[in-house]
Amino acid sequence: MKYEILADRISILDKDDFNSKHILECGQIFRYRNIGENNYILFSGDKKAEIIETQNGYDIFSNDLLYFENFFDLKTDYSNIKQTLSCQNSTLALATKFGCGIRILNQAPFEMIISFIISANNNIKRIQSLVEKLSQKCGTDMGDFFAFPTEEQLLTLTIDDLKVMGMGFRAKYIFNTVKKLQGKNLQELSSLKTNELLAYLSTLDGVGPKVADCIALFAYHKMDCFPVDTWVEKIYNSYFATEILTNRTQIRKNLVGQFSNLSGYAQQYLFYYKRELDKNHIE
DNA sequence: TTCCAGGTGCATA
DNA sequence: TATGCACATGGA
Repeated sequence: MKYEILADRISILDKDDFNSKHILECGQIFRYRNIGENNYILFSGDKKAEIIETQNGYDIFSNDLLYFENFFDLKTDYSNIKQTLSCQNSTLALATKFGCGIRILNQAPFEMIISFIISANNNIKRIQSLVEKLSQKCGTDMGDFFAFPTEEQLLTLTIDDLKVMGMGFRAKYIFNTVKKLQGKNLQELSSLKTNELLAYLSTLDGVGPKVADCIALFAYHKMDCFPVDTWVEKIYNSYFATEILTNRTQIRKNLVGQFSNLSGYAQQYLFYYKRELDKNHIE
């Protein structure tokens, strides 16, 4: 994909492998705002970027362009990935066409851990609202937005504080996990193999197999992960199953078996495809 | 009113 | 190892 880094922006010269709506609304990121048409503001940790659609692509404005070059995974060739997936499976052919501009973001590990603990048995709209509340409650005031809280900032909250915010039964998970992560270098985990990483993440309160997969995928770019939630279970049984399965461990095993090191990509194209069809009441 | 949402932890057999 | 249940909340 063609792009260049200018003084004040990254200029994306492509609309096939980069689409702001697909990237932000496919469920991998919770802090963003639509500011009209295909233009968005998004936040990661204490950083902000604006995506503005241009005639031939998009401009990404930020005061940390290198961070967002990596964040948007700009060096990866997605056209090859889509091609490979399309050839493997007819549903993927439709899904990669539908969400052609999706890219798997490289997000901040701590933010992903807390956000996906909040995601358990919750809906995306509510997750977004809770993550925003958490940032406003104890994140650093950056002037025009609030940064996602640091470990130290979250340590100041009690379980009751989190419950009042609306975290419900997840309040104690967040509290316990933040305490456990105190002083932990989360970047170091990126050197672990996928299975080792998942094993460590699963020791955190509120992190089971599905949430661990999401963290490994969206914070550590582990593409041999296939998070299986209620939507993926529906997708599997609609398009992939030879027999109906409800055991998510088994569903994951089958899907990773099929898509191997492209699992993370496949999962996200399918997730976006199915949810948008459902939203628009299309079978 | 009931069901559902990017599930997890825990008790029980 | 596998199954069943409770858990907060708000929108459809």
